[in-house]
Formats: sequence, C-alpha cells, structure tokens
Amino acid sequence: MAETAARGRPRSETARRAVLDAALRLCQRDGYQALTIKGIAHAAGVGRQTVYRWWPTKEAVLLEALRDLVHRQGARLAPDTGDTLADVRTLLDTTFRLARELTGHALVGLMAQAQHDGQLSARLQGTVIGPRRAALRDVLARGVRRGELSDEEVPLDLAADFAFGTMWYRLISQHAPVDDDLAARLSLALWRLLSPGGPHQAERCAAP
Amino acid sequence: MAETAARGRPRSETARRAVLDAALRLCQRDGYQALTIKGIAHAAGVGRQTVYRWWPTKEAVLLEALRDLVHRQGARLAPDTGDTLADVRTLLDTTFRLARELTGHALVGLMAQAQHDGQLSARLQGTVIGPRRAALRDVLARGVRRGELSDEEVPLDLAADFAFGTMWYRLISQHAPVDDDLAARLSLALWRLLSPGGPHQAERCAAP
Amino acid sequence: MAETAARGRPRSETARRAVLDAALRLCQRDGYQALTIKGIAHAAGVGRQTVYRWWPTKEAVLLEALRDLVHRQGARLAPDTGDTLADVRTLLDTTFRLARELTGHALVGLMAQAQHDGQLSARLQGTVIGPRRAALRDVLARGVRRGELSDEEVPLDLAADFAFGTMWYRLISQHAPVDDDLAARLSLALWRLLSPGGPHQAERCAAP
Amino acid sequence: MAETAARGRPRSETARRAVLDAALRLCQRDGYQALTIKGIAHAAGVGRQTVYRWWPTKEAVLLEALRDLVHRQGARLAPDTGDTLADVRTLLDTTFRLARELTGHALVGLMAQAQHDGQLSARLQGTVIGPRRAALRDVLARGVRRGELSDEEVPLDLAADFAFGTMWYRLISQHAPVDDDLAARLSLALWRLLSPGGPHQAERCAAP
DNA sequence: GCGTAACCGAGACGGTACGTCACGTCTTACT
DNA sequence: AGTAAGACGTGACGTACCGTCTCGGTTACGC
Repeated sequence: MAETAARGRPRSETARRAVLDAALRLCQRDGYQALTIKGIAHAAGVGRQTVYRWWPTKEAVLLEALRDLVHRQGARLAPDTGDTLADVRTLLDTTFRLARELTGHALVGLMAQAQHDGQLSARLQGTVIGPRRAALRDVLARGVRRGELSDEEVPLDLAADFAFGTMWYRLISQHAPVDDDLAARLSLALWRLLSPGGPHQAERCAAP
Repeated sequence: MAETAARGRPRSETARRAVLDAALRLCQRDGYQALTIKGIAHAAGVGRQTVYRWWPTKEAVLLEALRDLVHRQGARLAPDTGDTLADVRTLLDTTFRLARELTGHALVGLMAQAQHDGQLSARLQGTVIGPRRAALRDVLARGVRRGELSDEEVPLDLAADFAFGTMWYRLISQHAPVDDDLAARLSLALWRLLSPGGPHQAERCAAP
Repeated sequence: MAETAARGRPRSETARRAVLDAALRLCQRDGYQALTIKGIAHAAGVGRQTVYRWWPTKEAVLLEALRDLVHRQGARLAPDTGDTLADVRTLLDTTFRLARELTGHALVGLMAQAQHDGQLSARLQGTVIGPRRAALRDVLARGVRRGELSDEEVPLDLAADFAFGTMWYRLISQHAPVDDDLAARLSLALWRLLSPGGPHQAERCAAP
Repeated sequence: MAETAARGRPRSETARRAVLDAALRLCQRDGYQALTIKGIAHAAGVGRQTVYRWWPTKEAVLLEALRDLVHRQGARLAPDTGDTLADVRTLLDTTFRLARELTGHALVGLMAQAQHDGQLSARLQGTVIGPRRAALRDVLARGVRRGELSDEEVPLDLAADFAFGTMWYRLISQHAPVDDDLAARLSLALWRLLSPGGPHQAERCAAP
C-alpha cells in the first residue's frame, strides 16, 4: 500500500498548470487544428520535452485540461431538489457553462479526432459525455418514478439525445448560442415531450 | 461578355473525379486529421500540383466531394406528399443516408475545421446545414398551416435543433447509430412535441 | 544503355555547391564536432531536407566536398618526369596542399569518425588515402627499376608510411607545419633511406 | 597552509574508477562520437551529476583515463641501457602498447576534438605526445653523442616524426597493425637513416 | 497541320512541426 | 557534502508534409 519511493526531482506543478492553461488559451485563440505541441510549450514557457514527458499528444493535454475543468465544477450534476424540472435545468446549465468555457472549439476538435481514435473516444465518453448523459437520465428517471413523467411514448435515451444533441449541434454549427435561455426552453420541451397523458400538464409551471 | 475563349488543354474530368473519390476514401479510412494533399494526390494517381491548381486546401476538396454527393441525391428534400409525418421521415431518411455515406468522419472533421474558418463555415452552412434545416422547417410549417401541428409551445427552430442535433450527437459520440429506425422515432417524437392540444393525437398513426 | 527518363524538377547544382562549400567553411571555422546538418543547411541558404535528400550524414557531405577538391586537383599525381626525386616531391606537394585546403580539421574528423564506420573508412581509403599511397609507391618503384633506389633494406610500404605518417602526425598534433619545406626534406630523407649502397649518393642533388 | 579541512562525505574512489573504466570501455565499443556523458554515467552505475561534478566534458574523462594508463605504465620511457638501437625499440614498444590499449579510437577521437580546442590540445601534448617525443629525441641524441648516429643529414625531429607519424598513420588508416614487428622495423630504419657515413653500418645488427 | 497555350505526371526546392535524444542544470531524499 | 535519481529548459536529430517551382510530355483549339 506504500507509495513508490519518491526519488529524484519532483514534477513541477507550475509547469503542468502552465501547459494546460496555454493549451486551452491557444485552442481558443487559433483553433484546434492550429494547436501545436511546440506552440503549447512555447506559450507555457516550458521545454518541449516537458510536454512530451507527460502527455503523448496534444489530445491528451486537452483531455486533461478538460478533466480539470470538470473536477473544478464539482460533482453537483444531479442535485435532486425534488423539483424534476428545476433539476433538469440545473444540469443543462452547468453542462452548457462547461461547453462555453472551452468555446466548443476544443470539444469539437477532440470529438473530430476521436472519430478514428478509439482510446480517445473512450476517454471522452468516460470523462464528460457518459457522466452527463447518465446524470440526465437519472434525473428524468426520478421524474418517471414520481409519476410526473412517462417513458412509454418517448424513451429517456432519446430525450437525452434531444438535449445534448441540440447543444452539440449549436456548438458545431453556431447558428444559435448555447446559453441559459436554451437550457430553459430545452427543459420545458423535454417536460412536454415526456408528460404522461400529454403535454398539457406542462402548463403547470407556466400557470402560477 | 461571352465566356473566355477556351484555349489550351481542357481540364481532365478523370483527374477531378479521382481526386474527389480518393479524398473521401482516405478520409473514411484514416480519418480527417490524417488526410493529406500529398496522400490524396498519390492515391488518385495524380500530380500534387494538379490538386493545388484546382483546390486551395484539403477542406475545399472534401467540400466539393460533399457537394457532389448532395447534388447526386437530387433535390427531393421537401416532397410534400400531403402527409406531414411521412414527409418529415423522408427528409430525415435522406439526410441520414448522406451522413452515413461520409461516415460522419469527413463531416465532423470539416465542422471542426470550420470552427475557426468563417469562409468554410459559411460554405458548409450554404451547402448542407442550411438547406436541410430550411427544408425541415418548411415541412413542419406546412403541418402548422394544415392545423396538424402547432408552433406555440415549442418553436419550429427548436424542433429542428432536436432532429439534426440528435443526428450530429450520434455521429460524434457514436453511442447509437444514425439509421432508419432513428428517423422513424424522431419523426414520431417531433409529431408528439408539436401536437397542438397535446401529444395524444400522435397515437393516430399507431392506431390502424 | 539509355539513361533513366529524367522526370520532375532537376537537381539544383547551385544548392549542391552551396552545401559543399558551407560544409567545408563551417568545418574549418568551428571544427568537425560542431559541424551540424542544420548549420550547413542554414549557412548554405538551403532547406534542411535538401541536405538529407542527397546526403545521409554530415560525413557524406564532407566526403563529397573532399572528392570534388581531389578531382579539381586533377590526376597529376604521379608525373614521371624521369627525375624520381622531383616526382616524389611533386606528389607530396600536391598532397600537402590538399590537406591544407581542408585545414586538416575535416580530414582528421572524418578519420576519427571512420574508426567505427567501416563504410566511411572504405570510402576514404578509396578516395584519398589509397590513391596517394599507390602513387607514391609507383614513383618509388620506378626509382627502384631505374636502379636509383633499393627496396631491400627498407620496404617501399614502410617508406610510404614515413611520408604520409609524418603528414598526418603534424596535421593532428600541430607541432610543425605541413608545407613545401616539409615536402623537400621528406623527399631527401626518403632518397637517403632507400639509396642502394647507402645514403652518400643522395648528395648528388646537393652538389650543383 | 595545510590542506583545506576535509568536510562532508569524501569523494568516492569507486565512482571515479567506475566512470573512467566505463568511458574507455564504451569508447572502445561504440566509438568516440557515440560516447555520451549520460551513457558513461549509466554504464558506471553512477548519477549523471557525479560525472559533471568532477569532469566538465567527456574529453576530460577520457584524458584522465589516459593519464591513469600512462602513469600505470611507469616512467621507464628512456631506459638508457647503452644500446641505442635497443633503447629506441623499447620506447616504441611501450608507446605502441599504450596506443593499442586505447584501440586508437579514444586517441584519434581526442586528437580530432583537439583540432579546435586549444586547452585539450595542450593537455594532450603535455600528457602523451610531448613526453614520448622528447624521450625518443633523448635516446637518439645519446646515440649522436656516442657517435653512433648523426643528425647532420636528417634532423632528429624529423626522425621522430617518422616514427610517431607512422604509428598515427596506421592507427588512423588501419592499413597495417601497430605491433612489435613495426617497432623492430622502425628502429632499424631510423638507424639506417641516421647512420653517419651512410646506412651500411646498420648492417651490424643484421650480421651476427 | 502546326504553333501555342493550358493541362498533366513527377519531383526538387525552402520551410515548419513532428517525436526522440542528449545536453548541462536543478532539486529532491538518502548516506 | 557527496550520491543516485530524475525533472527541468534547450537544441540537433531525421522524417513527413506543406505550398511553390520547374521540368518533359500531352492534348485541343485557332490561325
């Protein structure tokens, strides 16, 4: 259970942070394709070898930066306040905020790269895609258990596709923003879509 | 004001097709990032300069290949058979088939590149994203005009986001296929979402 | 017997000369160890790949530069004027001049590298070491045939070792110059060493 | 005025020997150019910093290893047995043995490096080149004083160049070994070359 | 029917980022 | 204070592709 005997000069946390920050900054400024290990190292004021020592590719750097952002947001993904609609909206809000922090560029670039990189794909799934998806499913499933929602007409998975799909579509196509208003509209649309008898009950939140 | 007098050897259509085909094939096989002008030229059995003469970047090559595919599909985007639900499903079917032909890889790669390339972004919008989106809106708007659907609860734009967003989400994340079944389920879900009084009427197609 | 159909852009003789010249110049200025492909390319105003395209290592560059120098000197190695002593002296003169042109640095560096590189060693032997050695042997052998010299006491090979060994020793150790005076003294010493009856006859050239 | 008070852990003689031995071994195995401080430290089982603490460059390591070898041979360079020819041969024998111990590679590599490193050049002169040269001159000068040899025709310096030059030439070019037989032949050739009246007297050792 | 102009293939050119290696320095814990 | 370990910033290595250029050779007009 003991740790490996720490020998030699310890890793510089300063360098690690500088690299991750520089990677996000450059990806935001110049785009994913223009992102370069050489450029990251230079912008971070760090030797090129220091980047290669800890990350095999620029994808790995971005992935770790992404992971850091996720962790910093904390685990408040499925709050369970008892109000299903509010919970859905909170979850979408935090997810959209994360996407905006990365300007989407990093996220879209990573996903494009993951098309042909199974390992990267799996890590992205495990880090962000999967957990968010599971969290939304949990919140909706709670609504079903309470009898507020029904998964008979539209399966919950498809409902989750609607929510996150809309986010990704807008990130990619940029025809509309991914903001709090979208979170509100999406929450209501999901509520209507999954209402048991029909979407009339969704009015309950519009009518005081 | 006539055309410029055509002088010299005319452009080789053979070379053009070979380049476009090779680009799609390589992008499918190795991924967008691994795609290379040199590689395209070699695979097409064509001189490198011949590619550069007609296309400035690999994005331009893919875009033209994409445009060819779209044109080959013909303009049967918004059929207007009188059956709104069937029209929606047909539109989604053809769109999904196009996406599958490109394996998504090319599409996702292009979109990633377009994040920081306004011109490419505009061309993609004009070629595929926009027309499909407009076509779906038209079909839905016809339903609204017929009184079958209502855009009061959920705006048609958001409904379009749902449909294409789900497609993109699955292309990117690959957690589920983009097939005919999805087109069917999506059509029904949109119908239910946009039903005027509520989603009960959607049952009309389930009931024989 | 036909040549390979020369296709594509032909090799630039300008670049070739620039590389060879820069290599010699830099080796002279900074020494063999400090010589760098990158440095050569930069000094020659040439892309790095252009060097790698034609020469695998910096040794190959220097070797070709050396070969050029040798060819430029022409084949007047074993002149056979009838005067053995003069011929020896001429041969040593041209050889010493070649060594001085390379400042010895390139030559010594190449030989050091050849210690563990059989191929380089063979090429050096074939290009400079071997031919000069053979030429000196021929000149001396002519002297023996004329009866002016004898190889009974001291074999001609050892005499050649004396001459070229002295040159190398001085190049390496730099305790004395490798100049025309050395060529003169060496010629006389060889004459004396190989004189048939004894070295008295060598005086014939000192006496008018 | 005594020594500085030795404080802290004393230098490890084990590490020093390990470094010197490893340097010679690696230089012999892989050649001078491939010799690396990192490699030496690893082969010696020693920290890299330990090498840098005591030697500034790999040349310094080799030079000290060389110095150790010379000291181990002892100072029996100019034995003065009364027999000049035997003394010359003994001196050449011990010198050739030293060169063989280093396989020449280290020696040639060091000399190549010394072409542009005045300090290294000076140290090499002082450690090996100079002393051997002086010793040979002394032995020959004794022969001149005894009347056995003459420096009128051929100066003793040039004679020394012949002997050591031949050794270096063969070390570098490897066209012939540097062995005891060469020492014997060289001694006789020098005797003949420096014989006062002529080389006939040299026969005295061939005739029993 | 023959020049001429633009195409085609090939491939060398000057660049730049790649990922690796060794450099020489530094910062640890241990002896 | 010396030692083994190993991370640090630096820079050359040899490779791949970039986008441009320069060849010889190939069409299809227009005089």
